[in-house]
Amino acid sequence: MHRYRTDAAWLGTARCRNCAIRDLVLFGDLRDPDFGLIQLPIDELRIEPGAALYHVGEDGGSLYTIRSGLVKLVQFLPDGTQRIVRLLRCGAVAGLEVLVGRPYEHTAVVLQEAEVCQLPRAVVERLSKETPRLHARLMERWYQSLHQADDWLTALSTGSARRRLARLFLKLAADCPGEPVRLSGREDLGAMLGLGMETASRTIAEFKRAGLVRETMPNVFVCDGPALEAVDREG
Amino acid sequence: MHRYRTDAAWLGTARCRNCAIRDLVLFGDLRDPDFGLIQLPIDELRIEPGAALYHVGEDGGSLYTIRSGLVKLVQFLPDGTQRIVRLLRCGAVAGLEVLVGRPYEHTAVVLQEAEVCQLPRAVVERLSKETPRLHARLMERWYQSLHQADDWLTALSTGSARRRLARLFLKLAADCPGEPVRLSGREDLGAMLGLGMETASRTIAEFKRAGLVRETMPNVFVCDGPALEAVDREG
DNA sequence: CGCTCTGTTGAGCGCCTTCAAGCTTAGTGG
DNA sequence: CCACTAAGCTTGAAGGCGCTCAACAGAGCG
Repeated sequence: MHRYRTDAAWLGTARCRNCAIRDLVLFGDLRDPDFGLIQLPIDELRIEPGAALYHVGEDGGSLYTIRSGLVKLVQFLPDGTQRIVRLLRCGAVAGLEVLVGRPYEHTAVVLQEAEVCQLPRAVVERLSKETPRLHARLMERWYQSLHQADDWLTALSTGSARRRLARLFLKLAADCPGEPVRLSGREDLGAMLGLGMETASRTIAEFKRAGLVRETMPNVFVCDGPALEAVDREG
Repeated sequence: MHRYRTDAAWLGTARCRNCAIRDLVLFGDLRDPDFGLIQLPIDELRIEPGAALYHVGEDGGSLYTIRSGLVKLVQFLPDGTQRIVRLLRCGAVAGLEVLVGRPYEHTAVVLQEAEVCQLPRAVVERLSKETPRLHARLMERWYQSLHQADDWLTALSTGSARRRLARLFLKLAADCPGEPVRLSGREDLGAMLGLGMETASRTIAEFKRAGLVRETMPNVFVCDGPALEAVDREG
């Protein structure tokens, strides 16, 4: 059973009123009086790749807003293998399940250095009771998670290795238009696509030979979008 | 592209105050004054197997509470093949996405004769604004959907055909303890497990030969729970 | 230099897919 | 009542794809 480190650097107490990405985050619709209801400090943390926000099964004290970086949500199978069920980027929320009194459903592991806001459960619950403005945002977050989960199943767990990989590249490229796609190792790649890591490696090698992607640095890829879409459509 | 019928029999206007499964449904926590806020009729429908509650991409006017029966949520791949992403039973809600202004994400098809309450979007939104009691229930429903989606991925889309099928039987058996498990054809079975229908058929045949399940009637199975759990654990 | 960790590549095998034929059952019309 | 049909299920055979085991290369680090 994997065990991830859980260290984090404290960046300060978040000042939500002046949040730089306020239109993206959970508290984006709050008005001035609402902020008075926040009576616990909201910590802002910087977390290194490899560290975990939380572990599956722990009793959830907080949810987390991802301000930057990349986080994977992992589930473990009885035999110890792991499956990545979702990726979280800027604006996403991890640990929504604590709002319905459940322990964490996944282990949340940082893949690319991340800044997160740690929102104590009590704060969100209090706000949720007092101001309806938060509800719409919360539902939006539930929806996004659910949508991504369904999408993950049909797009990344269906069809041949070639197609799954092509679809993954297209998805990641769409998330950060104009930027190269950054992955985090062949092992994780396999865990996302439901493939062995050797198969993931081989398929990437094949894509590189075919010119569908170029690995400019280790785990950094420039993609040929149209060509990848063709792979998704091929016989 | 599959096309499902969408006929339904009108059973009457739901009387939520006296709902027989009130502790299960979305409106379970409402108090007497809340019901005054429901100003549109809530239809109660009976729907035959094969008919659809709604189709993917349609603009959602309503969500649906399943009162009885079984409903599958289906997504279609570009090549026309379909993937079942979730099953809904008594107490579950279909079409939550309309609450965040999205068109339906799936096609919802009845597998076993179902009774459903059709909740106009406006009703739920109105109630959601006025009474916080609905919020907890709504979040609970979002959570259940998300939990099932994640579970579906790790349990039913990972590992060999034998293990997937064993896990499916265990899941369905857990949903209706004491009752035999009812499936709805080998084609759907494949679509749930991410397998071809021939493989689904073969694997079921193998299970029957091994005594893991007994098909007492077409598509009705009595399961040997412990033996199926052993399959899930085997090398 | 040796160690570890990650990624690559090879070889063999087993499972699943695909194509195809035959079977059962139910429905239809003679 | 029985042919005929159609749909769903089963089963066979062949082939390919991905898994597994394994060896090896390169990078980073002590």
